Amino acid sequence: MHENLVIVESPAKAKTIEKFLGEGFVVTSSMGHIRDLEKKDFGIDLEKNYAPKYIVSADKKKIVSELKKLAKAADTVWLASDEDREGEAIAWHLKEVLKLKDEKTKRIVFHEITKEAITRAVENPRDIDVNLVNAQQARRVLDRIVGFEVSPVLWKKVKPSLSAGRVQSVAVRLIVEREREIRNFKSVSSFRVNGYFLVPDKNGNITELKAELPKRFETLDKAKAFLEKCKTAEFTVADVVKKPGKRTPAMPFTTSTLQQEASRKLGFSVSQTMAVAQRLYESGKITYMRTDSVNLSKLALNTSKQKIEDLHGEKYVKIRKFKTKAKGAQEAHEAIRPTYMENETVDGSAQEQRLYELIWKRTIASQMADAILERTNVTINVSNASESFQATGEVIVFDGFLKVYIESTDDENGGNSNGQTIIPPLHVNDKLEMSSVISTERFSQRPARFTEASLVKRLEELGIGRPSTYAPTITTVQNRNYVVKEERPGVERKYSVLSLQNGDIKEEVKTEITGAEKNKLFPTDIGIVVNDFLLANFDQIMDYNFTANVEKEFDDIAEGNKVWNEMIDKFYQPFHGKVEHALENAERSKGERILGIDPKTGKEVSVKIGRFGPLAQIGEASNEEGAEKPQFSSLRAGQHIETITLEEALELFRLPRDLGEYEGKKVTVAIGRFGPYVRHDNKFVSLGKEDDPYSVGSERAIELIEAKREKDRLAVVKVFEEDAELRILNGRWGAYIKHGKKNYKLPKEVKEKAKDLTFEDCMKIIEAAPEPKARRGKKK
DNA sequence: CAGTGAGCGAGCTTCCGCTTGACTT
Repeated sequence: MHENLVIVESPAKAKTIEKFLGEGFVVTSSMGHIRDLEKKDFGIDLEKNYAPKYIVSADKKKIVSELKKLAKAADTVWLASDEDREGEAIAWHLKEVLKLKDEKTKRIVFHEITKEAITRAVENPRDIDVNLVNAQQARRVLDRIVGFEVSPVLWKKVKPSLSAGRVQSVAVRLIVEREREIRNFKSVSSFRVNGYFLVPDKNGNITELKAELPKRFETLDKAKAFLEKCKTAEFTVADVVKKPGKRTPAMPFTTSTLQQEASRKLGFSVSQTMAVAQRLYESGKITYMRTDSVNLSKLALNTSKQKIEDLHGEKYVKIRKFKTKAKGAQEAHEAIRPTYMENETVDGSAQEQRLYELIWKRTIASQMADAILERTNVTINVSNASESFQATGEVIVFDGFLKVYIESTDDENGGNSNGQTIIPPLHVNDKLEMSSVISTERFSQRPARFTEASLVKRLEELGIGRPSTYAPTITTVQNRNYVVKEERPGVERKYSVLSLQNGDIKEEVKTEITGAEKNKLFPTDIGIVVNDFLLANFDQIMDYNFTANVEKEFDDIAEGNKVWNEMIDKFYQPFHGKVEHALENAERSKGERILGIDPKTGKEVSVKIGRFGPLAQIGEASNEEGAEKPQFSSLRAGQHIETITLEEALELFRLPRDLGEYEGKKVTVAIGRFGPYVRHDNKFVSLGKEDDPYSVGSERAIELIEAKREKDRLAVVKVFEEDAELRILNGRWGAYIKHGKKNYKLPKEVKEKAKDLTFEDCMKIIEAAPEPKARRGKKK
């Protein structure tokens, strides 16, 4: 018996709110949406003005029936889902599915979970905003139309099981285009010049002052000419300018900024960050982690102020209100912050502690004073040259928020140095003693590849995707194999260094590694082919502004200035025409590239996507009787359709190499998934590190075959007369059973005594073995 | 694990946004 039932979206929230509301209120959760468009069909009735066909999803049946029971027993049902488009729709679906009567239903909203905010919400109920619900329906229907009409085009024209969508396809486009920018980037080198001068500091000790020439020389000769001048030059301080500066703390965390900082500072993947944050949220340590709001509750501001005063004193406090810049932010929640600002640390796993600490510091810092700096610029003239050196120093006069938190950047040169550079006391007209002048060749930087987190950042800037979908989107494009997160080695690059010291100019050539990547996103061949196909046929949905444009229309619907199915119709008519057009006219897209002519056969060499991935091919398939079939070879790891050269492709066809016969059976060498191997009598032997598959001889091959045989012989622990397929072998982790092609683990107790196992024992173990794990993604 | 690349056809794949578990290793 309860008078009031409150339904929120998340169970953790329900628990907290129940405490605030007290007697007479039961608080429960819907676990997000309870209904969605029918999935096995299109789910939209095109004949009936795009009427959505909603069904309660299988995993929500139980929740819905429980909610029905609770709603029946209550006098008033309070629909307290989030205050945004999706939340409004959840409230509406609940009202429909639970068949709630108007007079017993109230809609309330709050964006902070504090007693005050909730009491105020209960005192100010309203009705469901039908316009906002319709805006959500338009969003939902549009996404279904795009996804379920374009994906099947890909199945027909590119490869089965592929997918396209308003969000994921644009995410892939960003990666593909960045990769092409990088590929087309021409690095230009120039010569940077640093001068080092000996100067007494304020205690009279000699220190080295580093200064840089703002101008860079285009060539080695020009740099050398400048150094020549420096040999005899006099160096004079021409100007000393001191300027005050300040730094301001970053805004509190949203989902996207949390993902970026956790990636840079803790090395977390985007989904890892969300999983850890979820645990902190569920245990009541932080506020909700899927948010685009930078707002902090009054309570949070007050407790932060108290904490800063306790730790660092009053002058470190500066209460600030932040405004969201992100496009299309819906601000249904607070920023991500600790629930209790007084807790600097929490219990939990190491990851939870580190993420919590990051959140705590960022939140506290956002309410702290600016850092006050003093920047010093010194200009040093060169008597016989028009160029002058600049030395810059930065001293922190008051640290302010820097005491607790420094935001990191994506800058690859690892900027973000907070080290102070102190300039010794200098005066205009001071003569400086030069200790050295060094000119280093530097190269212009290509654009940076995306990390998971920097891709999220870009998507957010474009207003594409929502806090709840950033991590799943990043996972989807990788699961579809459009994008891979990889490590790739860099290449060596030579650069020149000129140094003037003790009146001598030395010239050196040094090498550095450049372009090495770790945990960066690369497009795959299939990702590139799909992207180009979609751009050619569906430019509208691939437009970076498509989401922003439709969002404007959704806003119009939400304000009651547009009718949702009319908006959808305007989109659908031309869009569906493009789908039909593509189905009829677009050629099958295999990303084929012709590399040139094979000098041996005179036939064309090409690369394309085949049934099993990218391949190289010599000659063309022909329907003519008795025509020669083309030769095929899979591309190797690290080779790509867009970048492979004719020479590299031809190299692939040098394998498998025939090495003649051994014991009446053919010996061949090839490269497989696990590297180069020798094949003989259907057995495979890996080549050693020192062996080259292109030149290895038959003698060495036979040696390897024999060595493998010997090893296999030693590995056999026991064979059985009853079944030739059954053997006990010794593997990397000790004895195990091999039956046909399957392997079975031995229980620990018998591992040592595997020799004593009988045929019956083995069969028992095989029968008792658990079924191999089901493949992911298939349900029941 | 170590290949495959014909062609046909049945039956399947697919979106974005709200939410948590229920599963292994």
